[in-house]
Amino acid sequence: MANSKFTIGEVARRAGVRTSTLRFYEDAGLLTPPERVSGSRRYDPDALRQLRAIQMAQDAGFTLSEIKTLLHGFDEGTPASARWRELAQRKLVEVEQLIAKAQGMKRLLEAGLSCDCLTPDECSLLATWESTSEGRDRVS
Amino acid sequence: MANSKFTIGEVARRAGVRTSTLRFYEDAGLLTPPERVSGSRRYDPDALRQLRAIQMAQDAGFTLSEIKTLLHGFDEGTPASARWRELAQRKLVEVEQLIAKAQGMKRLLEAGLSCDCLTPDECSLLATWESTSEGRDRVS
DNA sequence: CTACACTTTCAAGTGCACTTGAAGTCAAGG
DNA sequence: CCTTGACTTCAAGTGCACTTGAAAGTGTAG
Repeated sequence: MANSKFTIGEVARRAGVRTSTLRFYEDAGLLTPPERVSGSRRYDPDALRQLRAIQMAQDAGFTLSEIKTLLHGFDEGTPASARWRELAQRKLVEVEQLIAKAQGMKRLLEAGLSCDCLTPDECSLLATWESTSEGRDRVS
Repeated sequence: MANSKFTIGEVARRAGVRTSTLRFYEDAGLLTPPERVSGSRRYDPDALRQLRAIQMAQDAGFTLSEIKTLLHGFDEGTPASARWRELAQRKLVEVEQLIAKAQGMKRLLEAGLSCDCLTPDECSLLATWESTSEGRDRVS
């Protein structure tokens, strides 16, 4: 029954991360510092949910510092939900650009695979690419 | 008419990169060291095409060291085209995974934007995400 | 008692793709 | 002659997300 608290190792195992990652997240202010039992961290199940939220946000493309802002960036006047929507909107645009770029990569690779002339530098791909992609800008 | 050679600054401007990037690429073995005129680099137009090839490969998702391998990884027994195809095949898989992941991010963000409960930690999104995404593995 | 697994801290290292800074060289223009 | 601007080298710094290592402490089993 019990209140079931976990050691850092257990949390790490359950979440599929390393213990060092958990300490790192704590230092970074992403994870609320857990209770201590003679020095050692004792996490309660909430920490697991907290961690999953972080992972979800990461999967959604947020950086750790953005996630930190999302988690407790209240103290800045704007309500949390407004911050979240704003960040999410910007991320959505970025993600859409990423998808477009990745699809470009895919086309390029497929084209390259059905062509033998990449090595000699002189290839129709270069022309194609120059006309479509044009500008220099790294997305991810 | 002339043979039109460019200084590092001109090449940088034309290619939309910094001069430091060009020196970095040269050090990294991606760009063949150009002619020198009293110390200064003089690039011929080929360098520009070489650079565009690098940029294209980067756009296709290759890392600089992979590009280096592609450019002159001949000296290893396997013919260049075989190496290229092998790398391209692997990259294609990676790119497809990236697209899938990015589309996941997009869905997640869109879901988040049409929902008010992310901040309170308790959100249906968490459940949805857990069932769909499941495992922990960073793609890009 | 001792071995062992697990924990703690803090500093430094990793990989990628560059960027920045310091200190110096060189040709052209006023 | 002197400044200006573009060039040179080399070392170190940046940002992200962690990881690794050293040295020490804790708790349980045999």
